Amino acid sequence: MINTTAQPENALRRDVVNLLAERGITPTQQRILIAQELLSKPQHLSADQVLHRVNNQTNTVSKATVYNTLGLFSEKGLIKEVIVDSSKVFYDSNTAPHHHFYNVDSGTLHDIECEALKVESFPEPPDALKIQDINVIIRVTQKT
Amino acid sequence: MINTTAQPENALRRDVVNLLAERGITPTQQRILIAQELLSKPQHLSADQVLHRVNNQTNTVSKATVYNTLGLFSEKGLIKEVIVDSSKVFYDSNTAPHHHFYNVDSGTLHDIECEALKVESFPEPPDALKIQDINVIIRVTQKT
DNA sequence: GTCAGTGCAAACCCTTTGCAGAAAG
DNA sequence: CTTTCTGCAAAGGGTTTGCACTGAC
Repeated sequence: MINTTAQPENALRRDVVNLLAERGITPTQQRILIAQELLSKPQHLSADQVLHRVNNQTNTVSKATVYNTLGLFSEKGLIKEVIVDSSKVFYDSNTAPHHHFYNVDSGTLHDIECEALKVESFPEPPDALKIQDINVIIRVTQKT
Repeated sequence: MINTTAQPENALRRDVVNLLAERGITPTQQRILIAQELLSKPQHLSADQVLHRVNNQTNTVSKATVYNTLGLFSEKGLIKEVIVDSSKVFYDSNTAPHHHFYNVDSGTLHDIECEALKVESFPEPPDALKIQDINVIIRVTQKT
């Protein structure tokens, strides 16, 4: 994620370009637009939301490019896929280990900081497998 | 889930019919077949797997009916949806609270008993929402 | 006989892919 | 200039839907 505190637009763009370069990602116009939109603050967006936000500005980015770019960013560790809903993937600009509240009514995610929730102990993975990721999702609803 | 320990085929069927009736589900032939397949032991099956297993026997159940039935069972609390993969839903015959190892290479799930893993503490849900479910998924891969 | 459940095929939605044209270095 | 990226439109895979037929009670 990028520090955007009181930074002018062009500084943000420069930061994004550097960030992409650091990860070996060619900073094309479309990728820069998507990165600016998604990485400017902690948030959880679906591919479709990214598509619409990016295309609200003048420039236009195709659906395929949004999907390709999100896949690339996530592969390069710039963002994280969050799987909580069977019908779509969310992309999280916060790549630090943390967990989520998922509001099943509104379809929105809220971070739970890593320190706020501790997974106390867990068994060894079967068959000598390696742990890739530990993920806690607390599904919440409107109180009835 | 059903206790199937050394029970003859027809006893299993009777149990399934009772189980469905208890939850107010009309025990049709297709639903009984699906319930027998899925509830006979702790397991995690996708809709497609259920479809194929059920249709390996003589009787035939359509894809739509499998989806409708799994949705109904899950709504009635007979099974639980497990969302770990963005491309399909798994249905779990174990409805007791528990967690999962998800092998991302093979696409298979393994239960983690509730007592084996403790979520120590967590913050209050935002906006006075009610907790529906706490879900821990540990993604594992082949050791490189 | 009535109402709920089923089968089929088509629709749907999100995501991926193939390929020709455009942009990056 | 060469290679990589983009856009478009079409394909893909899982899931849902509409509607006539069948089965449950």
